Amino acid sequence: MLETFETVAKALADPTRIRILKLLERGELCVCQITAVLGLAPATASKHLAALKVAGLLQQRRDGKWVYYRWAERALNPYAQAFLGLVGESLKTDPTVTEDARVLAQISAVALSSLCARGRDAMPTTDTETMP
Amino acid sequence: MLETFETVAKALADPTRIRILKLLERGELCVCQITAVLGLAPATASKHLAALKVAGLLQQRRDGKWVYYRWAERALNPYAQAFLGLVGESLKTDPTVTEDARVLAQISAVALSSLCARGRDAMPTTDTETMP
DNA sequence: CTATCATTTTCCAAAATGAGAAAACGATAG
DNA sequence: CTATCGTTTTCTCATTTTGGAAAATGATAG
Repeated sequence: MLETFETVAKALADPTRIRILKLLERGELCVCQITAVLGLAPATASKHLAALKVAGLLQQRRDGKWVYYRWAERALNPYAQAFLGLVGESLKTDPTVTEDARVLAQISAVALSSLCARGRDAMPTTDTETMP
Repeated sequence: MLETFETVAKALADPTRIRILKLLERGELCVCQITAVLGLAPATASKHLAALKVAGLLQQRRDGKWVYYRWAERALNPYAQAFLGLVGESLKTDPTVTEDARVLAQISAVALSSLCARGRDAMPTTDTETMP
């Protein structure tokens, strides 16, 4: 129990992981989006996500080549939900967090097909594939 | 803000500090009592207590030679109260935490005058000073 | 099956953290 | 003032954590 509690607290004890949690507050994102927003090496992002998952704060979903992470719904870890609630209520006006949200909005809108390809629902636009 | 949040999370991200918080749940204790219950070197306990204080989770009170710590009442850190609430609701049946409470009860009752001398109200017993 | 792409794992160096001995500090008692 | 006692600060060492390059893995496209 103590160890379980400690694992969640440790998962929160890092600015990058806190930013990831806030980034995922509104819904799931794929790893490459998170990597792009935070400006991290893929390996780094992946490890932070793994830590959050092990702590029971996030869950994973695979869709083809892409892996999506989102807040854990039913916690394997009994403390995770409480901590997530706390994260949700905190840092609403934090400069870094709001800036991350802004960058995410840009990335989600503009670079959908060039970043991770296929955006959330592969909007069937006229240009199917741009290839010079 | 992010940094402030991180400081509190980091303070919780250590089993010894979690045990200290649970130990102080029912009221203040002096450093030597905490040291005795946890079996730590004084320097180690002192540093953990300092970390919890800096994070806004604990406050300090000096009484003569002794220093007492207790849960922070009005938080300098806006996140501290929420985290303390979470700690209060957690680990109620954790083996380590309950064992710590048991040891504390023993120490508080038996070794009052030999541990930190003068227990909570210096019960005016007949033996004022034992000196061979 | 092979090539390719997103993600994860492995490996390594740099930085942060935790523990205790010894010295420094603060306060009381004589 | 001096001695003593509880606590805090150095200082040092071992361990853990973090971040990224490179290699390994998983999955799709051809």
